Amino acid sequence: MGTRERIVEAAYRCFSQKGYLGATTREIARLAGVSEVTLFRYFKSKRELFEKVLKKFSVIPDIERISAESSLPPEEKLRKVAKEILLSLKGKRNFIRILLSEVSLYEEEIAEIYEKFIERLDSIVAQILKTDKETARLFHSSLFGYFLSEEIFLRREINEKEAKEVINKLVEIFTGCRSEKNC
Amino acid sequence: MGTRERIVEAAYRCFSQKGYLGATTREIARLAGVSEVTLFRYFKSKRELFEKVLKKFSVIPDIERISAESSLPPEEKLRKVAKEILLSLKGKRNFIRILLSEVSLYEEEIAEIYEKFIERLDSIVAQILKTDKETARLFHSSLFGYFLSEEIFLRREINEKEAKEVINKLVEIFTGCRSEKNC
DNA sequence: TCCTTAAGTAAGTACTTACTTGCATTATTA
DNA sequence: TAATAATGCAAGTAAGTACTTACTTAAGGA
Repeated sequence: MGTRERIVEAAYRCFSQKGYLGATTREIARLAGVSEVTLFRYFKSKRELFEKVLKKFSVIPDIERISAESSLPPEEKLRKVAKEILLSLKGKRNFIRILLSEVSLYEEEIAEIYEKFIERLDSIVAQILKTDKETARLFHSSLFGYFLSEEIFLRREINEKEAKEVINKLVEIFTGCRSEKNC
Repeated sequence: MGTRERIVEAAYRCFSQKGYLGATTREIARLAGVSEVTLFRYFKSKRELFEKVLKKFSVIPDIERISAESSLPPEEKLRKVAKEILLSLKGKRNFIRILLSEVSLYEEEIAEIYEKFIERLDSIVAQILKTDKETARLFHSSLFGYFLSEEIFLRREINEKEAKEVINKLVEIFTGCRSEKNC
C-alpha cells in the first residue's frame, strides 16, 4: 500500500473515532507510520485530506443488481435488498460516524452524499414494492433508524440472526406477507 | 432568566451548531451576553457546562399519558403517540445534533440517554400494538430514521401535512389497518 | 558514480483555546 | 449609608494545533 493510501486510511480511522476537529494531523501521521511533514507533502491541508476520505468511503451499495434478478418473487427481492443495505451500513459504520459527527460542519457535502444514496434506494424499493415512493422511503428509513439505534447509539453490534429477523419482520410488515413463502 | 440559565441556553445553541469542540467558551459567553470570566465562575470547565446542557435538554416526551387514555382504539392511540414522538424529536432537533456530533466523544453518556428513551417507547408501543418488543422497536426506529433522514441529513423540515401522512402510513403498515377508521 | 526522488528530523511560526488572576465597577441588601 | 455579592475588563498563561522551512539521509536508476 502506497504512502498516500496509508495516510487516507489512517485519517479515516482517526476521523471516525474523534471527529474532524478531534483528530490531529500529528496523530494521523503517526497512525500512518509517516512523519507529519510527509502528510502535508501529500495533502495541502487537513480539510483536503478530509475530503479525500469522504470521497473514498462514500460508495453506494450495489442493489441494482439484485433488483434486476427478475426471477425472484418481490418479497425475496426485498429481503435481499434489505440485507445488502444493512450489510453495507454495518461495513461503513465508522464512515457513518464521521458523517454524523460532522453533520453541522459540512452540511452541503453530507446532504449531497446522503441524497444520492436514498434517491437510488427509493426508486428501487418502490419498484419492488410496487408502491409510492413515500412508502419506499419509510421502508429504508426503518432500516436506517434501526441500524443507527443499535450500532451507533447503543453501540451494540447487530448479529446475523437479529438482522435476519428484523428484515423478515420488516418485509412482512411492509408487504403484508409472511416469512419465506410467496403470497 | 438568571445568568446561569442564560449561559446554559447559549451553550445549547452553540454546541448544537458547532459541536463540542467547535464551540468556544468565548462565543458561548458572548451569546449569553456575559463575559467569559463569568462563564467560568459558574462552570468550572467547558465539559461541566456541556454536561449541564445534556442534562437539561434530555427530557423524554410524555407518552404515558396518551397510552393511558384507554377510551381510544389502538390505532388512534398509536397515531397520537407517533405524533408526540415526532413533535418531540422536531422540538429537540438541535439537541439531537449535539448528540450526533459527540457520539464518538461521549459514548456512555449518550448511550445512557438514548437507552432510557427507547426503553419507555418500546414497552408503550408494544402494549398498544399488542406485539413483541422487536416490532415495537421497528415502529419507532422507523419514525426515528425518517426524522433523521429528513431533518438532520437532508435539512428539510417535515411539515404538518407530511407528518400526518407518514404517521398514517406507518400506523397502517404496522397495524394492517386503513386510515382513520377502527378495524 | 552522480542524480533524482521520497522520506525524515528539528525547529519554529502564527494562531487559537480553555482557563486564571487582580482589580475596578455596579447593583443589592441590611 | 455601608457592606456584600455579582459582574466586567485587561492581561496573561500554558498548552495545543495546523502548517512551514531548511537541512539531512537513504535508495534506485542511468
